[in-house]
Amino acid sequence: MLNKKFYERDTLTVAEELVGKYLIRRYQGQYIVSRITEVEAYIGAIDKACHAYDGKVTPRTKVLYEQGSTCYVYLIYGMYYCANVVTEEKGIASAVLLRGVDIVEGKELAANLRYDKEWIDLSAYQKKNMSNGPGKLCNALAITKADNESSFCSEDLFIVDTWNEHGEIDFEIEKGPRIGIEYAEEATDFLWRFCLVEKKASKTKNVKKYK
DNA sequence: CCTCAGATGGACT
DNA sequence: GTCCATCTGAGGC
Repeated sequence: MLNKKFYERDTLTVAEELVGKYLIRRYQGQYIVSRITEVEAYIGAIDKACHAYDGKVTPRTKVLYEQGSTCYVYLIYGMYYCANVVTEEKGIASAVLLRGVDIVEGKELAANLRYDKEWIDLSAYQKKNMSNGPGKLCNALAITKADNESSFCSEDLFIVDTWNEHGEIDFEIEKGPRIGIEYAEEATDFLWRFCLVEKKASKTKNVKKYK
């Protein structure tokens, strides 16, 4: 699993490198394996969108100052949780928000957690929208406030480089502005959102044009 | 495909 | 009292 050293680095580097890695959750003895597809970086020192901007310390934000690999979970809009991996060394407020994953293994359990239904019964729409959002992935992986201040280097929640069942996957990383932070003035335009984009197989292969 | 209203509660001023 | 690092279902096209 990725260790503390991985997370105790520059936040933008950690954010970008997390894309394509595998987030693993153990829940009641079963595993849910997911591939990270979308993240955003938040850096307190220079980022008005960060909950701990400019050294702000409150009961909620104090976890952002913890050592890299610490888990920061908060409630948003009164209904959903958002999960972050704290980065940099203790004392520096910064984190990476997990915005999207693809469930690779443990789909039955994830479907139950998210929809209270069997995977087999889900519509295509529900399968597609299983965990492609920060609130959605927390539901699908059973991440709650109880995980706040825990660690991403634990047996119940951790991230690995590769997953055996998956071969090498060709992808690119797309950078863009972060979502839902219109209030953050100049930070609104920072390109701190990183998305996994599958590389398309060569299109020309089977496409022939006849005159 | 799209847009939009409404749900809902904790953190902070 | 105000503001959210969101999601869903309904209705339009």
